[in-house]
Amino acid sequence: MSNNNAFRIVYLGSPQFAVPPLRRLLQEGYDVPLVITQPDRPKGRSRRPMPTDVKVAAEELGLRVLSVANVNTPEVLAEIAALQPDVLVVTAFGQLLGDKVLHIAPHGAINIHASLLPDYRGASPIHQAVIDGRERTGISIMMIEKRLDAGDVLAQAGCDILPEDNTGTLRERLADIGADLLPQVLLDMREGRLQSQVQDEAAATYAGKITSERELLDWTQSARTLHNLVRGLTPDTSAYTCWQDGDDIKRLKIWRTSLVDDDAAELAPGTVIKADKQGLLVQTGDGILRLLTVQPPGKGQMDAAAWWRGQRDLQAAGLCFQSAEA
RNA sequence: CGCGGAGUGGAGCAGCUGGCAGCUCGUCGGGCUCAUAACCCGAAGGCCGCAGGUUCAAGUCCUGCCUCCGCAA
Repeated sequence: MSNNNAFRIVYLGSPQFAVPPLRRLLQEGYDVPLVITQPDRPKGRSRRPMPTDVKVAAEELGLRVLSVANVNTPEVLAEIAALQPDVLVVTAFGQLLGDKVLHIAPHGAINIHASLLPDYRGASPIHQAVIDGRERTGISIMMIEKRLDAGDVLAQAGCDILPEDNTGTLRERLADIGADLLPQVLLDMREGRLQSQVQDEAAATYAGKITSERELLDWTQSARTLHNLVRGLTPDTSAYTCWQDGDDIKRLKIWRTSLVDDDAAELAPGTVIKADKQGLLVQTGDGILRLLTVQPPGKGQMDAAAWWRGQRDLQAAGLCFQSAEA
């Protein structure tokens, strides 16, 4: 590694996903005079403002951190420009960069994106890949341009999505892959032999933000579809279902499920067929879904079978989860 | 001080108007079985989150504290 410390990088990122690449930059000896992240936001039950993961990590590493609500303001632009960075590295930052920011450094700005572009441009590529039941995804590093995630691709690395993966486990691996991919791109950039590839616009797909209404399980869908949705939402939020209990509606979060071979039953979708050692069997529109880990309001996560044990009134009366909010 | 729920044997729960601490599982021992996650018999295991208060008597009522969690963002 020659004079990496002569190459100056301003790093922009916010959540945990952006931490491994930042650490890698420092390990490689790059000069990171400034880290920019989202402002502390009210978080958790106390509603106390909490710093982003990147802010915590950067401060630990002794880096200068700037928390801003908008990078495109003249003040922040001036701040960045004064450092004369060679390039901006952006990872899950959470703000769109305007033209001025994009051209502030001679090498522009590059982004680590968690999909094999042009697949899954947008806000939630990891979630969407799992929800769609994909078996493979990856990391792309590309130039940032005005259009979202549409810049020329500089490097890619694939990654299998395992059956037991959820968004959390997959994201951890992808973050490391992103960190591994970054040094070579920067090296090529410095030595002027960067290869870039234009994205195939016709093949582009998009992964929008996950909205809370998508978290409600629709039992008329197939067991496989529901299973993938549960995996895709965990652990950031979780899928949930409801049932009518007298006058009020009870909620139940669903954290972990598995597919069942047997699909003989022909009950109404959402019906709890029975409980076994491993969990609760629920009829879906196509096939049976086994609930493994659930969480009632005010309680912690627990085995579905354990939860069911405590619901003696429901056991007696039978239970059918609702597919829609009443 | 955003709203709200909860802390009871290893797990999940019940315990209403205060009066011997229960249920479904699990665990251990024994039995039945070719066999079993099935069935039968038996056993162990609880300072009922912590500290005060009211009472002849508190898991249960009152006060304070600690811890965990749901909603919301």
